Amino acid sequence: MSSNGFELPLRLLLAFKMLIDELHAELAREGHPDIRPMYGFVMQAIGPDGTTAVELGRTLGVTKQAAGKTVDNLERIGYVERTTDPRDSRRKLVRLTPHGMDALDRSARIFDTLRTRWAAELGEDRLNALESDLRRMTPDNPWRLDIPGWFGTL
Amino acid sequence: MSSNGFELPLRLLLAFKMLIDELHAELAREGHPDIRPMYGFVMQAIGPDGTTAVELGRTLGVTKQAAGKTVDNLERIGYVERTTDPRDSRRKLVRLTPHGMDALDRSARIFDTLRTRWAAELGEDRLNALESDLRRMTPDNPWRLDIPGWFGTL
DNA sequence: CATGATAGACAACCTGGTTAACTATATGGG
DNA sequence: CCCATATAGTTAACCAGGTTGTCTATCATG
Repeated sequence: MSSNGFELPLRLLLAFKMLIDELHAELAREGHPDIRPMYGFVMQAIGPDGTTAVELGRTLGVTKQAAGKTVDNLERIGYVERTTDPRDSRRKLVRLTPHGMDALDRSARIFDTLRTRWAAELGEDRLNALESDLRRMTPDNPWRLDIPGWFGTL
Repeated sequence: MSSNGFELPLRLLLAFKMLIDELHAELAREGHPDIRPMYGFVMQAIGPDGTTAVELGRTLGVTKQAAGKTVDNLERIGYVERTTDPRDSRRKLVRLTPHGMDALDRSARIFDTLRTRWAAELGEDRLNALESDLRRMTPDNPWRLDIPGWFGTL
């Protein structure tokens, strides 16, 4: 039956893509039509306290230049702002704007809703098992393992 | 516990990334160091009978230009070759070279091995359940639903 | 046979990544 | 105190893969 090893990665990717697509469709409906898939990850990585381009690059596993460019784009569309650090004038703090905060909050809520939909379809037990299995097969700290770096170079 | 909806997409992506990374590490070891993640999908989509750039684009859900560029790259590193169709001199048949065939064969074998490793870790039953659940949540024909198109624009 | 559809190529641009080189600011040791 | 080194950020040039738009060549058909 499902002994074809090619199916597993494909289904994992498809499932991810579906969730992301649904997220963005809903975000667009809720007033965030310009959000791109990367941005959610980046804003999550910036966090409520802000960060700097270099630090952000380290967190995401990309170069500071790449992080800087992404911050440029986020700044251009009003999701983050840069302020100079008074205690170290080399640094520039990158922080989410209220608009960015709003997008992040909505993303979290939408993801919860999507998970609920999956639970309704598969049953809470099966979904818990699925998450548990994936957790077992993937690294512990999902965050800082160059996800976006990998996105791009795909 | 895991009621955080953000974890599901992240784990799906991480799991996919891990499989792909392991695939490429092994492919590199077996004489295919230049393969990029996209190429596997593209070669799979080309198939043993070959195709054309336009058709490939349709299959993958990207423009014919994008498909053409990717074929250029695959041609440059010797995985595919272009021959003109004698029956329609507008068309150029894209076919896998023996080198490309070899890469595709090895990919299939490696994916099977990786799946076996997952089965050893999770148990065959749990893995079957996982695949079944993913199958249930994703489109039927996984193939022609703009996977790569989505890759790039991420 | 002229017209419209199709295959492919080319150019310009976008995003997200890379290296490399540069400036400006901190910081710590002689 | 000052100089050397490390760090933050910017800019530039490039790559891969995607997009639109335009153009040519060929096919197929009324």
